[in-house]
Amino acid sequence: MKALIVEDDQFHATYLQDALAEALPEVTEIFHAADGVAGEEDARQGGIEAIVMDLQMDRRNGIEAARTIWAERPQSRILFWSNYADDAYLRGIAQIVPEDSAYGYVLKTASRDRLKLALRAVLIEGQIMVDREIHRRQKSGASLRTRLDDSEFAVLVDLALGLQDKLIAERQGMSLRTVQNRLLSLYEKLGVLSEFDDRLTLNKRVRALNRALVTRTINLETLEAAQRDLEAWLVDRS
Amino acid sequence: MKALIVEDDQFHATYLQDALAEALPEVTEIFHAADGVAGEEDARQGGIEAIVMDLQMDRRNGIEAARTIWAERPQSRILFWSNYADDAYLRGIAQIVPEDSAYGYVLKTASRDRLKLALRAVLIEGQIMVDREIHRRQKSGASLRTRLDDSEFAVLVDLALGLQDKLIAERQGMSLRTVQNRLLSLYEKLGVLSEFDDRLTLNKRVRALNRALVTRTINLETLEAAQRDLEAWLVDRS
DNA sequence: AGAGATGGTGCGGGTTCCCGCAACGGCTTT
DNA sequence: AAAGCCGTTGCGGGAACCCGCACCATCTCT
Repeated sequence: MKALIVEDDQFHATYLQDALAEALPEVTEIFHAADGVAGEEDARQGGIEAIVMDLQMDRRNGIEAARTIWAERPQSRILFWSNYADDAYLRGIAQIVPEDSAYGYVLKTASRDRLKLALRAVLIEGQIMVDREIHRRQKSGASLRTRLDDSEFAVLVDLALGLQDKLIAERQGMSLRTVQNRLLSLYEKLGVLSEFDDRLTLNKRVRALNRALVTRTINLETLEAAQRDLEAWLVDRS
Repeated sequence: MKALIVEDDQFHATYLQDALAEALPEVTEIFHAADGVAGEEDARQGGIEAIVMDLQMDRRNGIEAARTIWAERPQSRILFWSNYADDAYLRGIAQIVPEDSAYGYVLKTASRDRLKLALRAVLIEGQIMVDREIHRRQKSGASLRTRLDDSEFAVLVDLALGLQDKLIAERQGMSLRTVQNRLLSLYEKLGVLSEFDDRLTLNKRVRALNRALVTRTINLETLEAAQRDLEAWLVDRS
């Protein structure tokens, strides 16, 4: 069995390689790619089904690399391994994971044992495994009421790109007023007003983006990916 | 001589510790703190003047920790060691470094030799040393025309917080119209229009924040720090 | 079947934003 | 000293935004 590690930090890569060798004796060969592009290449060439993928990388981030890999071979098993428990990553992954594919999400701060467990569960057993730390953040009490649903999130992303209401309406297939209703609830859920409110009024759009970033609802990768989406959409529309 | 390492990633910390021991035989004792708060504490207690500081940390980031450390003992020598060459970090550091203090900025991707060189130059010789990679980004041709000056940057940060023109004017001691002029040049320099322009019009404020993030002119730490500044300012104003 | 809840839509108006135009002071250049 | 350049400021108006109010369709509960 062949495994692939996609990780741009040398220290983390060697640590991971060790853990992988320990946990999975059935692995005969370990490849290593230092960025997303190289990772896609290796996965394509090597006929690899077991992958451990870092999320933050320079040339192409883990989510995008995973998307193309899964597009080519949906049966690939991918364990994501990241420093952050950003909600943005969870959403990104949820959007691209194919039906019935095995994947997992482990934090780099997890213990070696937990990492090894996840490696076995996902890469060998084909299970789905998400670090409890992350799952907790996603569903926990307070955020249940304030968690964005999918259409709100889509509007948020468009807002973050700087699109105006009319454009968002067109992209999302909503009326102008509906977009504005979504924005209303976004402002509500992101806490755009609650902090200051009485003391000062602010620009809600910018504040919404600010809050979404600070609360890790979206991140830089989200923005960059959305930008590319937008450009493709613009070409289509013409 | 005592040295302090402030770094939350265990692998990087041990690597750094080794390099430090090799490069600086005059160091008799190496302390290690895993976040900014602990780092401040250690620096205060230990009477330490030589510090290597990571920038991205959970509890308190490197720039804020450095600010309080320098506030207490301006003669401290601090080498910043970071994954990123964000302009935002450079600005943050430039704002807090005391007159005549020694500091340096090295990327984690730098070779071990370059790291050791920087350790000696900054911590022992008291020089100022900035990784060429970073310096290049800061001054290089294209960005020279588009680099923000200090007042533009200040307005950008206020914009990013979601403040309205009037508030920014008050905070910056400008007239409303002047703030708007700054915004004009911000839009220009950040390339708010240049990309699409003809094809679609966008919300310039949000787009400005988006561009500033994508170009690494500001980052999450900037936003969080600015938020605290704003809160303090609001209390003062009353 | 009727009542209520939920979510989408149109209308209208108050506010903020964006920015062209013009005037004014301080600076350098000749 | 005159001319010219640059940053700051006020004015005004068109566009976008925010959002209360009202209406309608669908869905659910009794």
